[in-house]
Amino acid sequence: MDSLFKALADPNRRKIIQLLKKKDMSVSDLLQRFDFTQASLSHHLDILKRADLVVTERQGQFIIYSLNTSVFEETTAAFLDLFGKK
Amino acid sequence: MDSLFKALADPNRRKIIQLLKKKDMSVSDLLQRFDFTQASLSHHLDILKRADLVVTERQGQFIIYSLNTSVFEETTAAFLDLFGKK
DNA sequence: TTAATATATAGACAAATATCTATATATTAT
DNA sequence: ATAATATATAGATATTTGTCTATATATTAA
Repeated sequence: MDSLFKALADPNRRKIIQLLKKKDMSVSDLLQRFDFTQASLSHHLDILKRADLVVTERQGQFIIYSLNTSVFEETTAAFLDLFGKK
Repeated sequence: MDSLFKALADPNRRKIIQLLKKKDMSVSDLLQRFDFTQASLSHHLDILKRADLVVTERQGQFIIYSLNTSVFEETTAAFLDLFGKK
């Protein structure tokens, strides 16, 4: 749970989530939307992955990142636990 | 928006939110539930306040912290923007 | 097999963060 | 007015974090 909230704490990682919401993307696709280096992007993706927010699938030379939809309920639950009624 | 997610990134601050969900509490009330110093608690409360997650009201010598319910819709909106449909 | 491309990892470093002790300020009690 | 209590602020420090450069690994192309 801690890794989830920490993952969301960085604006660049939230932007990655927003982008992946629109469509699955490779690292190099994502990289074009950011100003930092490929190594930094890789680091952010690693944090999102450890938080179980994204999953990866290799397609040839590319690695495609997509949102882990199954964790969305969990995340929503964590959020509602914090902010929900009662 | 950034201050909101950063505020939620720390487990102690999330615990403060959980406690305030049950009832409004003074700083010294809250302090009993934590291991760190009063200065550290004050710092966490300041971050929650800057994120507009809590509000304060003086009652004599005490300062009572409570959740800023009006920001809950905003927070939920931010969250759904990140995780919601479409 | 060698070169090129895609991604990850290692190590360094500066900035941000969480914590502490000490002190200041505000309120209440004597 | 003085002492006691509640909370905030200042300054120091260690840890964490975001970024970088350089390099390693994996895949495809020639």
